[in-house]
Amino acid sequence: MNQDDGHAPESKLIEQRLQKLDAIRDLGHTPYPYSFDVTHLSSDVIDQFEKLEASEDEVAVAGRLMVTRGHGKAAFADLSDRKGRLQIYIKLDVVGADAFDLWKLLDIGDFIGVRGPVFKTRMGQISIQVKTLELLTKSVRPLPVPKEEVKDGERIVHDAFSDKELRYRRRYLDLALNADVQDVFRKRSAIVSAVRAFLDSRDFLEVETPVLQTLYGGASARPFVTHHNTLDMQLYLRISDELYLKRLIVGGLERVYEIGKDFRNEGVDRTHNPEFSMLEVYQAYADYHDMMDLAETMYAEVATQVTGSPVLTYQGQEIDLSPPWPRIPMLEAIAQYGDIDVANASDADLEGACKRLGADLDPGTERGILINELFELCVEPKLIQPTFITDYPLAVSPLAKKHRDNPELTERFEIFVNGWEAGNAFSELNDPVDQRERFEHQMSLRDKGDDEAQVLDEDYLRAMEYGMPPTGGLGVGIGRMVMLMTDSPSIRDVILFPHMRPEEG
RNA sequence: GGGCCCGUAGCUCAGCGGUAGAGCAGUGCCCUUUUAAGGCAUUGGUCGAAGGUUCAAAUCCUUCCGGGCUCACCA
Repeated sequence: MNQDDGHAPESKLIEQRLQKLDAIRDLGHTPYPYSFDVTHLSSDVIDQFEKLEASEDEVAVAGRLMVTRGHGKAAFADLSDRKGRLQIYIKLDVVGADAFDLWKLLDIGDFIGVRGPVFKTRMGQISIQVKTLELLTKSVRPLPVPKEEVKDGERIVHDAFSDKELRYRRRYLDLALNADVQDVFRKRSAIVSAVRAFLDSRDFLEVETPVLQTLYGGASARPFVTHHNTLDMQLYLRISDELYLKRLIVGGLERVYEIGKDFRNEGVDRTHNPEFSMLEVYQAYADYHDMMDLAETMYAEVATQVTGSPVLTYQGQEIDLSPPWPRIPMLEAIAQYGDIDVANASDADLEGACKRLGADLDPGTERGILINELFELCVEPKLIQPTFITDYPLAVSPLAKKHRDNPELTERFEIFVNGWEAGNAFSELNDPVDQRERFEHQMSLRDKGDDEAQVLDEDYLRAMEYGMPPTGGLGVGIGRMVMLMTDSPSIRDVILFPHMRPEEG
């Protein structure tokens, strides 16, 4: 939709603007100059107004023309820069005839630079009295600018640019026209910076590991497959960083983390995008208890730094990230929320319970998977406040160490907030013999048709054979963290360019 | 993949059986402190696509394309 075929009405608007471009050149102006020396941002002018007015110093401000209010031989306009909006006032007497002729050829969406002293209008509006005007970029495609008014200090937007598809596809417009969208992505950046600062201050080393991998692993998911031409070989886009980061622990780096993209060839919904940012942290000589301490402290500190408080409101629901968070073993959680005594239930009982809750299971599904299924059905959606669920069944945790008190469980936890899985961690399995058995079991599942079962990685096993110290590992989805801290209902709202089907189907 | 809903001018929307309308943007004229500036005039649409029903379809039916929400699948 909205394709220009050269005859669409939009192209008439573009044609008009291209004609103005010629007219601007005829007046001797360059519509696409190279730079402009900005002395002040819009917010500087407002913050330092008293001083600037008293000194009568000229300021130079650049920005995008968002709205104009013409008055014959004068005009008001609002300029938008990265810090906000500022009114400018252009008067024929002051700018001169040449500049005013240029002004008349400008459109909403053009970038301009202005210089002049600041003043307040009769209505008390801080403005720049434009003495010189420069066109910095001519916009030839009409910008769908909404109308704004300020009433009782509140900014009211009329006819906002709200088509969700267009907002995601043309994110540049969304950013240019919807101020709160810029705020979300500034916050995302602040969150990632805060995470880095938190880990750096604890002597973790940030590293980068391969995205293109000959084998994929570290999670249960289907990968994207690609091909290397010169080597003529199949490669996968990573589904996690885990197996490479643990090789670095073998190498003695002891504390490492990576923030990067993972790719999973799965469905797309409110909390899933095919490529997404993941934080993984590995700490030698630590176990999953230590990783719980680290995770809750990190979440609370990052939230406090970015939003001012560890207590957030997400979609009307208050969420308190202050540590300590409850740590509930999975079987206890199922007893508590689902009222099912797993320890004294037969496999058939568990299968029956899952089916009653709507699960679609293959016959003969192993017990550990049934327990995990039961947990996801009856507990997960109820975990709104941050909670650690600990001690996962062995069957669903092929990279986690067996629980020190119960060999059918692992020392693994996941973080749940708002009913989502927000993190995953374990005491990392470093026994190479046990690890090989787990991989082999995964491969047998794969042979039975489970295309998400993990793949045996011989080099990873070799690394484990050389020896990895006891290690705690933690993975945290950055997108979900950002959703929570920016009160965004969809992961698409925190990804600048979320996955969309191509235009023209 | 299932269910519900949507796709009409550049943007935001109304029209829901008699062959298209508003506001904003655009264009022209007036206006040298306005702020959703204002006044007068005006351009602009094969109503997502293709079939069908009908004397007549933006409007009803079918299919397709794209999207939103939701359930399922999925970390």
